[in-house]
Amino acid sequence: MKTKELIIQKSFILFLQKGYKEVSLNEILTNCGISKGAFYHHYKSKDELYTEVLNRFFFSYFNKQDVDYSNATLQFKIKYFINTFLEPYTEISALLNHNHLSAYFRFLFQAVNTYPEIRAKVNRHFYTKGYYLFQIIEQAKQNNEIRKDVDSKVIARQILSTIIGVSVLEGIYDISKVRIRFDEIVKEYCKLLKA
Amino acid sequence: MKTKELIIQKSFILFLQKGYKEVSLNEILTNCGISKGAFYHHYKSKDELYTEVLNRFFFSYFNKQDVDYSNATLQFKIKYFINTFLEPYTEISALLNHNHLSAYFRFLFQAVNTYPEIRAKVNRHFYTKGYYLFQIIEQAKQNNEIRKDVDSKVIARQILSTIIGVSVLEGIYDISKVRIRFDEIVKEYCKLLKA
DNA sequence: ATAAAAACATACCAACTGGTCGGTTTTATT
DNA sequence: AATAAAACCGACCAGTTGGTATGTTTTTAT
Repeated sequence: MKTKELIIQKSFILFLQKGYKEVSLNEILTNCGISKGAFYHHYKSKDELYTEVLNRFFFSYFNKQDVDYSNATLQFKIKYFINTFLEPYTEISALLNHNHLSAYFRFLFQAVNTYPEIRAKVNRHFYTKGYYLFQIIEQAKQNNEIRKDVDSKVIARQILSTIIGVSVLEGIYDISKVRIRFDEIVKEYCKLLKA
Repeated sequence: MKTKELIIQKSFILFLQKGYKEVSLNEILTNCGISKGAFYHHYKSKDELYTEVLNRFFFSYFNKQDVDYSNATLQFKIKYFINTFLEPYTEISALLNHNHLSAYFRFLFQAVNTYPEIRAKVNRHFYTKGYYLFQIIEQAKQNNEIRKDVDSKVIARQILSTIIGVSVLEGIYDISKVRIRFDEIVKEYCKLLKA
């Protein structure tokens, strides 16, 4: 692997494990088996590396497009939606060899807190996700799949909140529970929504 | 204010704003207007201070007992439950002069990530909260307030997840939206649950 | 083969880190 | 007033921090 790529990969793991300030340059160097000269040949500063790591990994998970499953059931669509949410979780827990997600959340909130643009991006991302959910609920209404006396916007927002909530609530301790909880809740929630 | 109390108060704000490692001892000292000698007279180390801060503030929000409102409606009980959740949010956003909660979440996940006991405590806390919700849902079932063909455990878990999810989803950007979203969702959700 | 550039190594730097220590001032007790 | 203890000060410490400067090796292009 090219040195620059090696640095960004290894440092991503370190930043995930310990947070930006807690990871020293020397730690990155020994982890990559390179010298300071090599590092500063590729990156201007530790800070530049950090922003590159964020741009590369942080948003890679955010760019996955939602697929159009117009003729599937609502339950199926929601489950598929959740799957795109779960992907990064499994990737990251494999990377860290953890069975929880709290390191990932720390990383995420550290980034959000450090750069206002990232906070804005995260916000926009969730807004888009919410809008997608709104659409599939409106569709389900039109198909007489679910009752019509509910506010699609609010329902969409609750589903999104639930997904994030479960991720935090269960993910903080045991990632294997996340999917189980999702399945239970989606099943029960669709029962409530049924026409 | 006594010096020891001053230190813990000021450093709490600093840790919230920037995270443990990002706050230097000198920063704490100048913020308190004291000398190094004074600091080390009261605390053995920066680390000891940090754990004291966590014990004092982090869990103060977690110790609020849920009240027994046996003869109130489910919607009222949930709203009251949410209120106890919101209290720390308003306190902290006032303390930081922020209209968002991402600093608080960073602080929380940093703590969870640093000390395994804290992760366990947080987990236990949420479990207790979930059990309380389970109970009020069972009550509502017995009062014929809500339909009986739903799994109380799952519903309880969804409500808790939703609350956490909304806190993250809206709180990350605009804390004033949190309460509004809660009200919308609770109203709609209770409609779905109605017998 | 040669020149140019990219990649890398290492000694070094000032600034800062958390922490120590001997001494001084303030407070409380008798 | 005398004494002891608590509170506080600030110079100092060794180690670490991110970053630089200079030189060497390797790769690439001609």
